[in-house]
Amino acid sequence: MLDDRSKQILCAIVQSYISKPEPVGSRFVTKKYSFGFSPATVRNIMADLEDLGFLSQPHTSAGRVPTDKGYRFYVDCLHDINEPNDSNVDMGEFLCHFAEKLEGIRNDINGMFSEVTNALSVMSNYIGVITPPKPEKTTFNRIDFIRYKGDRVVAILLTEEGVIKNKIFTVDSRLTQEDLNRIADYLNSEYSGHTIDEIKGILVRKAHREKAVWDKLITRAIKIYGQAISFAENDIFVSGLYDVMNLPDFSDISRIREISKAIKDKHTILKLLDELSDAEGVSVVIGNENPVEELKSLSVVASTYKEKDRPMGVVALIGPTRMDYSKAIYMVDTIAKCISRTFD
Amino acid sequence: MLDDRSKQILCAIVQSYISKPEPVGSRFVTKKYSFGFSPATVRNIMADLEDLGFLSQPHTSAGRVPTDKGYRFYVDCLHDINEPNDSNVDMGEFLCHFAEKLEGIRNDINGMFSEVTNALSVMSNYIGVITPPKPEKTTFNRIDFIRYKGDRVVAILLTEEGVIKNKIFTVDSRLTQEDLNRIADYLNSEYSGHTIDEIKGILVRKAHREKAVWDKLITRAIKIYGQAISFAENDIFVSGLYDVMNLPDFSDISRIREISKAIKDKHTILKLLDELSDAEGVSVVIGNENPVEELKSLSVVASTYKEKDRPMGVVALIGPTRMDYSKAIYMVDTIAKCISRTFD
DNA sequence: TTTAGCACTCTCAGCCTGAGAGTGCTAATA
DNA sequence: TATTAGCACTCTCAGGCTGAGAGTGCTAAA
Repeated sequence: MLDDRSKQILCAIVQSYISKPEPVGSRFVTKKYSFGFSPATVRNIMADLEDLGFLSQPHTSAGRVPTDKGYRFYVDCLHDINEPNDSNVDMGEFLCHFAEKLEGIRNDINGMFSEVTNALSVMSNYIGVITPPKPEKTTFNRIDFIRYKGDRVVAILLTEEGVIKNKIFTVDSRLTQEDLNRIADYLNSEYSGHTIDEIKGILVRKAHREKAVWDKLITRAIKIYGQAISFAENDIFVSGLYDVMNLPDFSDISRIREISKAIKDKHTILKLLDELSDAEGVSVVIGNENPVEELKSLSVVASTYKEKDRPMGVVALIGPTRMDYSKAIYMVDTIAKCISRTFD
Repeated sequence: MLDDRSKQILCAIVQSYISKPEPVGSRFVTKKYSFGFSPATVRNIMADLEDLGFLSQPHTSAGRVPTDKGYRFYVDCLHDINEPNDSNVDMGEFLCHFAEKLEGIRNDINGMFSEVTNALSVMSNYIGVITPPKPEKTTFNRIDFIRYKGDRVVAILLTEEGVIKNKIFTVDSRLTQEDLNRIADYLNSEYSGHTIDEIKGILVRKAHREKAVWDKLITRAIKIYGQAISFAENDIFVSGLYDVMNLPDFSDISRIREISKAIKDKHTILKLLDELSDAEGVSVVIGNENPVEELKSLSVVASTYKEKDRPMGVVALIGPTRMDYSKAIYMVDTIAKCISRTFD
């Protein structure tokens, strides 16, 4: 749809603007990237690109700035090339180190997640995000119940992936520790290998089917298991609000307010990342492509991490639309793979 | 040290500046608070107060602004009066509601803590902080060990206060679940009621004393208990960075950067709050009184919450030095008492 | 000791200006 | 026909100037 020359010039403009946030003019393009056209020619092409919606002008006599559509075009080109550029090579070494570090804290999954978001944000100066595995995707390993202070019970749920969840709730005080053990034994022997959510369904169906021999154990198990797995909404790990403030894109206080509002209720981000969690490879969402209102002025680069090819959660970078997409894509991709590897 | 008239005027200026961040002039003081002096008299007094270091002038022909010393004087006066003022009465009702809500989530201590910081920051527009009970202050209730995936063990530690901690670590693979149970039984029957830290000391001493009959159980218990309680630094709960951005005091981007840097590494705040944790009642630290460099432009109002008169942790508000101290003190005090009550 | 009066100082918003950068259009050129 | 040189035009931005407004310090009178 775009001839070769326009394509070159558009990409040059986007690249230039990404590396320095100043409107880029025709003369600058001819000087910096010696294509062999004169500024006047470039001007004509730029005018065309503006008509097509790839560029815009802050005011009549300023240079051009990419629109979201312009960034989109650029990112799609990147996809074609996909060669590790210079800065990515620099990062490679760091990421190797990082992978080793992750291995070291494999046992502490929450620690690992905050380490990951930290590394993401420090290296990129954007906001690093990671969503932990969701209950419907995590595999039951075992559950235990411990009586605690009168009629309370602590449930400890372990998943295959290494997530530990605990919850305190109140039960019928006639239920003894032995009863609890029996229930736990039953659940552990019958259901390991299923996902947390599946088990609930199976239990309910089972109780239904065998209602002739309506088993007290199963009834109790259903009730207690239900209480034990009703956790608060999965928290997501976010880091880098401070780093992002140093970007020129957010030198304006109202933009900072906007962005902190967006990441304050993590629910919004979770919703967006959920939608991306089934995509293959790295997804890039640019500015107003974003379905969520609060994030329409930001871009998101995301990739899923997996356990044995089953997608578990999402790693992402959130930054301004004027983002170094090449770098961000490389980072998110590499780190998602690192995490997947530690799960095996 | 200050005569009655100066005292009145100083407090009036501080109050006025707290309610509206504009330098206050002599004419304004005489109009707003009808003391019966003329502006000229007030001017003389203000000049004296400036010499004494309670006030300062942004520039020659502006009104006066309180210095940290001025705020300190004001807060000390407040202490004398300590009558609930109008806005505090308004809050009273909210806080009652809040106390009920806390009761409802008593079982989920972490949930309770984030609820508390949230309420603090939303109501005050300052930053709400709470430090959870520290290991050396929490009382051991019981510990359990569960084998998990090969040679790993999950330790679940319950405290009297309702804190649940878990940790995965690796052990000698010859240690069976029965061995682990024996160790847990031993610890649970012997040591409930002591603090987490005490127990470690007791175990070590005991092993030493009985080295003739060097008991395998105790040796193992020491080793495993040590691994189980070596948690990462206690996290503190912080909330309200977004709310604080809407204050006129932080309309400047560099101040926002400063403040987010300060609360980014929670360690800094933890250090400060630790120092305040033994104080009786509400402590107020104003601006450069602050021992920590990063917080010298902020004020902290803090109070400890207790379990049966033993101080457990600290609730605090962090805000600009131009803080509504009266309100902040009232809030922090009330909420600390609420929390203490839920522990009984 | 307090107050009225007055000259003085400082900030701030508004206005203007010239330099600089970049454009769009037109006419000439390869 | 596609490209380019030239030129007038537009817009921003920093800098300087100005008058209004607010508040002070000092002095002399009450």
